[in-house]
Amino acid sequence: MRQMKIDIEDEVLPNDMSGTQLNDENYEGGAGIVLKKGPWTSTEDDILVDYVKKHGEGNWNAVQKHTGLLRCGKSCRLRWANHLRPNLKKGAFAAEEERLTAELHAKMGNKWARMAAHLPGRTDNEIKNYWNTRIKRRQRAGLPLYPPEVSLQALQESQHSQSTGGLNGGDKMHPDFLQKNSYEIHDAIFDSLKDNQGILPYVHELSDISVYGNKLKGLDSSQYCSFVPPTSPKRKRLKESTIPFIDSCAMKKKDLYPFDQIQDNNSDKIAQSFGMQAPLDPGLSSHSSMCYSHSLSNGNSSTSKPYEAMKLELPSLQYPELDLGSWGSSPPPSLLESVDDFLQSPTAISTLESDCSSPQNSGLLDALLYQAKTMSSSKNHCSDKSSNSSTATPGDRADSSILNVYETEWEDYADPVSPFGATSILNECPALRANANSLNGQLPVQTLTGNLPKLESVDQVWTPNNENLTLSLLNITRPDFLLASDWYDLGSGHCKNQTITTDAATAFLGDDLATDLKHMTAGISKTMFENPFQPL
DNA sequence: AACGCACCCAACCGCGGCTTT
DNA sequence: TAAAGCCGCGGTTGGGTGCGT
Repeated sequence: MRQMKIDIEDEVLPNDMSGTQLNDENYEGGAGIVLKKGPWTSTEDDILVDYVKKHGEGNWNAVQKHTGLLRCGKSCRLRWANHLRPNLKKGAFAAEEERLTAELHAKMGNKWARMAAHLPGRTDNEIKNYWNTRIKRRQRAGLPLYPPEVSLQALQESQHSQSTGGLNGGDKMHPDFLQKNSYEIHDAIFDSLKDNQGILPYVHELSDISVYGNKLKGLDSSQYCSFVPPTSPKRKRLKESTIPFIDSCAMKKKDLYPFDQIQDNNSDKIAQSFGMQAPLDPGLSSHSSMCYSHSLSNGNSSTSKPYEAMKLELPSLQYPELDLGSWGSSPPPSLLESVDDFLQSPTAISTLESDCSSPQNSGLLDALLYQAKTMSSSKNHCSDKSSNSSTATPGDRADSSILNVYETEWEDYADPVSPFGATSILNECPALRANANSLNGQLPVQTLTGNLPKLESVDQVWTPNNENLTLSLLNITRPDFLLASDWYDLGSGHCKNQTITTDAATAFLGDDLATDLKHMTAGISKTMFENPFQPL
């Protein structure tokens, strides 16, 4: 009540009034002054500006002491930085600022302060607010999070990093290169993944696997740097990477349904992370998150109902700006749904459940370990899901979902306006176009109607003679890309980073489990990449 | 006009890192 | 070396506003 009274009175003390001179009503207990919260008044602003003019920025806690301003130092700093600081831009973001923001976010992730350094006159808070609203807006509109040019740039840089990564073996890279080179897209991806740990527990701390692997093996820095966060050389905010959603044992109240909070922003980002730049269906990523919410919160497999519910929540009038991502009339299933299906498999469920009670909730490696352990004890699941999709029955959920992925992706490629549509990419990137000649004229545009592409075309595409670039073009747009592509050499058919995973895993898990892990990841990769259009 | 809803954004909160004592 | 204080960052919240019904 006293706080409210202060707010209402909106009294600001004279500049020279020290805290000890305040009326007793402004004290809380013996020593603590009741500091004001809420909106700043112009008088308070004047006092703060005056103080900063005299004393400069910093030492914010002294503001209250010197001016009697009933604001904590934090609040003063925030007010100054976000509103009172000179040369601040106000108003809507210009087109160039929007573009730059998207580009920076693609590179940095949610590093608002760093982004603000590249946007003169804009504050981190402003950028953050802008981005969050932008995410929601674009998600509602069914637009990709990043503009096509940013997506393309990310793709090209990723391609470049993949193609050159192996050539830098052992070379020490300049820190600037670690910060600014093309590998940053990986960081963005992994930032997003970390952001989405609640959605995909299995990708949790993916970067750490690489880091561990490199530390253990002394691998070349190119591999290492591809996963090094560009912002902080050391681990920051451990909680972000050590509290996956599944850690329900340590759940806070609001974590009971973590996806409710993150579905808007992060599900789209996870799709972005997987290369799904263009949306499949407005709100579909949210649907995916909802699926996770259902499947992971109660352990039941229920994908259809949330999907329907979400569709109902998003009437067609919410698709106003389909200038970039016009999609087929029948929305294909989400990639995440496929993953969801996989996670909802008995194996995955048991994994999740066991993970919940496990003291090891440290990330993908653990998840894979549990997965491997479970799979090793139930080979049927393993073979069904990872290496034997050709024998799957139509009723097999996992395989049908994988098939859905293929359909989805071909629609993606066939979509002339999709940022990752084959046409747009090939038109904009001559190198890719040259490598994708075998694709020309064979794009299964038929899939826009929801049908499968012709298998003979697919066979041609996926012959062993195809270049990695073409395959990479495809695999980067795959949901499993992050889970598998970096471990699987598409040209040779081997796990190119097998030594990383195997050795790192061996070091951590022991030979048996590491072998299971290797087989599992290889199996998934092999199936995905060698039989991408395997008929059911 | 009233109501509900969604959006926007300023401000707060909690945490971790750095510096000082 | 440890503790305390300060600062900055990122996530979240809540109030104001506009729009549609």
